[in-house]
Amino acid sequence: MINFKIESHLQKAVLSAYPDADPTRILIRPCPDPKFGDYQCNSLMNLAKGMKKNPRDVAAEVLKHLDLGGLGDSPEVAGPGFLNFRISRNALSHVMNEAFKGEHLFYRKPEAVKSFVVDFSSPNVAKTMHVGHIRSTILGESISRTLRLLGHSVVSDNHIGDWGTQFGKLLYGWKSILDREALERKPVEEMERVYKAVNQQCEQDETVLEACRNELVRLQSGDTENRKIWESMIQLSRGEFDRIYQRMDVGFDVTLGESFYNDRLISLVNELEDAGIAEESKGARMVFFNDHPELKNNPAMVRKKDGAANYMTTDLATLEYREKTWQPDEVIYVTDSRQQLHFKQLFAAYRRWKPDTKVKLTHAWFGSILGEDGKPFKTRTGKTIRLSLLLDESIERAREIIEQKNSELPEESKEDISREIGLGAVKYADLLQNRQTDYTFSWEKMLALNGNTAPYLQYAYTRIRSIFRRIDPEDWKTIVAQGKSEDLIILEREEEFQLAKQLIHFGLVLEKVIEECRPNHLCSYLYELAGCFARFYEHCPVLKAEPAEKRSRLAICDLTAKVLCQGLNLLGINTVEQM
RNA sequence: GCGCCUGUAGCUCAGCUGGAUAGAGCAGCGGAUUUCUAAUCCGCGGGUCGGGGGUUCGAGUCCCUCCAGGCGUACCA
Repeated sequence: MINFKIESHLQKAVLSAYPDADPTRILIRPCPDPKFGDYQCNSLMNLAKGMKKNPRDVAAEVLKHLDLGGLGDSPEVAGPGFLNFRISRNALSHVMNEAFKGEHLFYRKPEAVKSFVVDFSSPNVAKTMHVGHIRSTILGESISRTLRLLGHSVVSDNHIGDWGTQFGKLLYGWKSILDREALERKPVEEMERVYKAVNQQCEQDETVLEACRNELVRLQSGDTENRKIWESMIQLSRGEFDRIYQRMDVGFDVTLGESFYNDRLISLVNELEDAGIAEESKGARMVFFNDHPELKNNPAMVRKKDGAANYMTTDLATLEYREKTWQPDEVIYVTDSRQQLHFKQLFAAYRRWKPDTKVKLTHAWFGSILGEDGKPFKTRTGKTIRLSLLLDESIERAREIIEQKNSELPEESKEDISREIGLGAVKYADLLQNRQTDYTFSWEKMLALNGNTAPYLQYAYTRIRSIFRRIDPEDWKTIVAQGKSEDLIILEREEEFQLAKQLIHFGLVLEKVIEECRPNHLCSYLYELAGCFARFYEHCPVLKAEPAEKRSRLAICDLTAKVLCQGLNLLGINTVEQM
């Protein structure tokens, strides 16, 4: 909060000193070492370089025009031209008091509210969800939640794989080797078994492959029986997806699968051809990007030589539909890194097709999931870890620790707590990593319950709640009411000061998360916040403090709990009262 | 062949427009509990940021080159 204000004062000062300067390039950031101050500005050195002036002179000139309005003393010029700001404790406690009055929770609403479509998770019908779906699902959910909190509007869309050549094999298997009882019990597992079995048959027997193709053609041409089977495959799969989403607390505004766009595909290809965007090549219809250095050798196919459309066509139709229906400012796709080329092609083709579009297209890609041997998971033949079993295992491990640490809790609480701890651990382990690095899957890491993990953050929260259980709720009500009109928070100890400084950075971090679609920044922030709180907790007794100090510390605890809870919520992680 | 990505402590990873002495967790070792939950806190050791060159006040970060690995590269999605 204070940083935003300082930044804006500084930008004003730069503009009055140098009217031609670009103020958006004048930024401040927290100092890496507190001995320099609280915030630093490095931008004046770049500004000076552009003007071929001495950076320290430029800094001095800017300082002449700078008015911080009581946020801190005039900054020092250090080294080659850093500006070091030291904020006043008054300014800091003022922001804390504002927050305690309920005016904000250390973040600001954006100047312009935008609308987004976020495309994530996208599992395939007739396949179980496995660890490979974690990243897209959790990242997408977290990005959506963060956008919404900042006031943007979001349509989350689960673009499920409910159409394609795999249905030929599935239909063939459904009719020949389906085990009805197994289907009843575990529908998706049974469909997956059927698919694998048919796949094997196809490898050995050409006639089976041919029969599968026939089933596919019949489905595509609207055959009633195949259509009905296909529909039940979707229904059964979606039932199972929904159970997992419910468990993981993930939700979608719409679930429009690939098949939803079938009716648009043929006309779309014709349109592209008429516009001279797509052309015939080797029997297929292609979009060439001759003036595009990177895509020059990578044309996009919008129609196969057999006349069928493919996923490029569907994605174009999908994007068109999204723009027409929701008029988003930005569409964010959360998929794995291997689809980078596909999305570059898609975006380039779409822009050629719709030259007037203003929509921003973002591919928020993430690294592959690797096995413990460092090799990627194989979707067809290799073993995968089912998502539902991973969640079970994590909850089970959390349960064991609860039995060990806090066995006197009532049974029902134990169940709730182990669920939230277990799920939180899995989610956090994933979100903590920069999405762009490959993911080395390990049980140990995924399910770790100490160190930089969700349980650590949840634990910090329960310590705060434990303090509040020990005070009279009526007293607390009085303090809250008093806090509306009076400034109750006084920052005296170094630990209080550090904790407050961390709290006010919440908004800075949320904006960074949005800008880069990277919730790992939020994870790091919350871990540091919990660390600051732990130090505060060790050194600043709350309940035994003098009345004024006690009120202040209770208020600090309350704000910390709120930020922890809100931050964890953005990661899709719930807090618990005890653990 | 071309393109994209990765290479940072024993292991797993952070490192924000290029910024000040490269940071966490785990593992190891040593401390702290008559105290609001020790699922905690404090301390110690541990690095040629893959190699080399360049740009500049300043490079883990940008450019070039080499090495190693991964992924993609027209009829799977």
